[in-house]
Amino acid sequence: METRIEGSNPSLSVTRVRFRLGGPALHFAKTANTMTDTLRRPRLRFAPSPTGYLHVGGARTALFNWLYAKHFDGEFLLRIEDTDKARSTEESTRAIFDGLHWLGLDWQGDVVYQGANLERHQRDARHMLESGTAYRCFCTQAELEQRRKDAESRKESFKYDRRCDRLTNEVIEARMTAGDPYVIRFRIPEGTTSWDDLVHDTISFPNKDLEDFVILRSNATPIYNLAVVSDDIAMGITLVMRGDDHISNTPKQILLYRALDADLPVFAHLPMIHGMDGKKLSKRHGATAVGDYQHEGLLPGAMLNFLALLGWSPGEDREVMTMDEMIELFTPDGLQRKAAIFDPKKLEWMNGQHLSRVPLDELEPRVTPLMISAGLVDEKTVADRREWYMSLLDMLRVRARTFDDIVRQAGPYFLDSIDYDAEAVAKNWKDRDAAADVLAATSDALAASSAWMPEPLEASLRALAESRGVAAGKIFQPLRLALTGLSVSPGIFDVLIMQGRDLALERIANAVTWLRDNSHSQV
RNA sequence: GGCGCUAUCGUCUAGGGGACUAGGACGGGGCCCUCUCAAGGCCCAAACACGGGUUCGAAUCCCGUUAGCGCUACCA
Repeated sequence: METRIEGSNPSLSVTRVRFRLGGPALHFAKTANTMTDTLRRPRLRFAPSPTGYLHVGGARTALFNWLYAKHFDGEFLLRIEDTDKARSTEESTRAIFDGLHWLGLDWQGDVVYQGANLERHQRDARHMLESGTAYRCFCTQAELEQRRKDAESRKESFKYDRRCDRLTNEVIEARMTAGDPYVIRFRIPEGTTSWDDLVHDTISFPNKDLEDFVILRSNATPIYNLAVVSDDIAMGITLVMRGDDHISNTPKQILLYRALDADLPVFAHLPMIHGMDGKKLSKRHGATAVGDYQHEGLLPGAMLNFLALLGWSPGEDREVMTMDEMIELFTPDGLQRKAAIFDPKKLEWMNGQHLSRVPLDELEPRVTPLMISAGLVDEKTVADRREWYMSLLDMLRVRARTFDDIVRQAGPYFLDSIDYDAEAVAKNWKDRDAAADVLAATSDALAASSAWMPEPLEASLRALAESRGVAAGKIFQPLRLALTGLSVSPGIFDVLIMQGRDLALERIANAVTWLRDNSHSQV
């Protein structure tokens, strides 16, 4: 970006012709043929380049392609664009698979590796050479660079001047025999290139603003636009849905489709996702890799739901949705043109929503590994006390926004001993002797309760509070601290029940001992 | 620089000429519930970028300006 050369290239102009046609049905009528075909059996693909992690923006693009395919009963394919060998890595490819798997964005058929299609790319380039829609260019990169600089110094914009298109056959033959390196350039025809974008309506580019771009490098490898078009044709892609940073590539690609005598797909250009400062989402905005969220313990359904709402709206103020609901509701009408800003706060809220709604059976297998690695449980405990364990999760998830919150809150129900939070002690056990006294009385009341059930336990404690002439909270808060070591927890009787009589009474006894031992070190 | 895309509360958005004193959600503030914290319920603050048109009437249509972003390679 910093190395951008001012005025170094031809400008591409887009003239947007807006026309809107009533509701959804008519919306598709404007390009009847391609559109109805697309609606019938759309074939879409997600085509990331393996040069980093699966980015949330990429995940959103994949999601929209996937949703579209599902909604319209089509196919969703995956292609890894690994033609840039210098930047592509296997780890990145791995990360893309992992991210997609985690999100549940499954694709059909085998993964297509673009690098494996080299021969076809070359064949297509050669075909264009033979049909006269492309030509050999012997200009070197250094020469081109020089001309660009010259143009810049004259404050002119640079566009390749087609000088090699005027070479005679004799010269071409001679230079080839001499072994001079050359690239293949596509010859931009006269006219205007336009298409009906699924999200932007009609976009059209005067061809004069396009440059005779390179399609095959001097080392005979394809340039992005050729590789994409060649592969999309070969894969039978009928709807190309991608980021709107590709809008300016689209006219070139359309010209390539024509030169290769192939049917055009429908194009849909999705808005970008930016960080809170309005700039392109990057590392400094915090977690941007899908894997980061996976490891933070987010629910994939929440991530997907949140991402879906960035650039798409189902209408009717719908927000929290399951995958099936999103598939049902997903149509291009709700697609947005404006770039969206990634708000981590809302993601967190969304996760909390999903956390309290997903079936427990779905939640449990995701949380348990974290519980185990936190040293709280082992698989045997989970299996032996499954019913108890599930209701504990159910109790904790209400006030959690992430899995980590659940794990953090789960300690008091498993650990042998607990630490007392200093702030909570200062607040609820301010007077140590009095606290010890209250807890001892509380313990007796609890122990004497007719049954270890919420109602009788509550009755006992409220009676205790009344007999001592204090508010119930004056009993509950010190007890909460004794039981959990914290000043916040689920309802105190739920805690009592989940811990069970023995553990609860032991906790209280430990607290009394602690208070007596520490009675001199008062605040 | 050139070309393009975009423009409704801080953020995600509803809105398709009169139903707009512009609706919902996140975040913020307040209240209720209440044993704490969440969750939940209720309430408040908060936006049509600006300027011209078209029209009886414009957030909605057109033009311009401004701003943000994108592209501008033998990267993808």
